[in-house]
Amino acid sequence: MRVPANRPALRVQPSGAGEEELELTEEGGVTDDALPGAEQDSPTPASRRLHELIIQLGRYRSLRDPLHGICESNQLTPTQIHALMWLGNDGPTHVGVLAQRVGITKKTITGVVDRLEDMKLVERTRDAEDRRAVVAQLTTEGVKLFNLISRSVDQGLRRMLDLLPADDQEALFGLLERVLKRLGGPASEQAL
Amino acid sequence: MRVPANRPALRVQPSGAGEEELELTEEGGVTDDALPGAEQDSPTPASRRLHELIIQLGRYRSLRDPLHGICESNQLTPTQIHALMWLGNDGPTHVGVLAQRVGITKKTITGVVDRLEDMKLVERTRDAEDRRAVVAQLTTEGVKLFNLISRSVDQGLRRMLDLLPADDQEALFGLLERVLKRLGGPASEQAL
DNA sequence: TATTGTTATACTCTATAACTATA
DNA sequence: TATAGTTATAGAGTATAACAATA
Repeated sequence: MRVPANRPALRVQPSGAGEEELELTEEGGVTDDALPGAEQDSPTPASRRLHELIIQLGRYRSLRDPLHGICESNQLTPTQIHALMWLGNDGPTHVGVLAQRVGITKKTITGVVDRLEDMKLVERTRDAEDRRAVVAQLTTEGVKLFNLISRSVDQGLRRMLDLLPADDQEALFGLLERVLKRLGGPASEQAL
Repeated sequence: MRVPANRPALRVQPSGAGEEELELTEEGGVTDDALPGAEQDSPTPASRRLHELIIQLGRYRSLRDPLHGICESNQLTPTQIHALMWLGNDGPTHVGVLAQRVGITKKTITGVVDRLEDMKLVERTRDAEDRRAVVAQLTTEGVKLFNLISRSVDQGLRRMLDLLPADDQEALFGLLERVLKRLGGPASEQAL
């Protein structure tokens, strides 16, 4: 599937205004042999449609690059930016919690915070209440950088929003707010 | 800003049903000293609103973890999954193009493809028309794995869609389609 | 000369396992 | 004993710079 064998994808341009099909996983009966348990349910029309849209959007680097540019222009890795963002948004945070926010293990966060500390962007202190725990927080310089990054992110979002008419923007906000409400609601036992 | 100094963020639970403010970058006049050029424009109400919503959503790992789980259950790194997805969707691809899709440099893609080739998931061949170029494509085993991953992604999307009523789903699709149309349209010179 | 990939080097990210300190 | 972080180790990702082959 999707391996025409004689038509290598050579251009980087989103395949937009040219050929328009995009089969994705259909006719994908190939691996329908006894899967190991948990994934025998197949895609719904809606999930497949969203999947296709996301792939299409992924072809436009202009939608993903902003973050990349922020990393480069500040000489920081994505993980470091990620950690700084959470520290800026949440204030002083246990490093273990920070690890979960960033999506890495406790062992890994140690090295990340080490390097941010070397750069004088973050400070470590002991939590007085639980002396096992270490609290990380932004330094003054770290806060400055956080504000700079925040503004860059905001500009990237602005460029995206500019692609939508005002009523679509409102629709998007309402939609995201309803998702948030659902997540915070009854089903929140499964969330983290 | 956002560094209360006496209220470390200790819990990982989304701050949802508790305190609800979330100032973000406001009062952030701190770094308003002569920025180096390109970023003196400040956030619009809409971009700030989207920014806040995204941060809120980011607190729910249940929305981000699916990918993580896919990586672990297949013993692959995020970059490797990413490369496999594009190869599955686009078919045989110049490794340079693949690098751009994944968002890494040509030097880096070499190592990534090396490891995928070691795992027998990808094959390299020379492009007959341009003998400088190397074409990467999935092996039979690679295609199988691609289908498996695709299905996992689909399930993650399905769980997200389940948080939205049907009319919101339709609204989302329409909205994304309009973004795509805009990107493919007149403004596409800036896109990639 | 310009372009496509690769090689070599160095640093960061990441997970696993073993360890220390505190609860 | 259980929990919060760190240390040590090893493999993968990443960029930079130098290089090879082709156009």
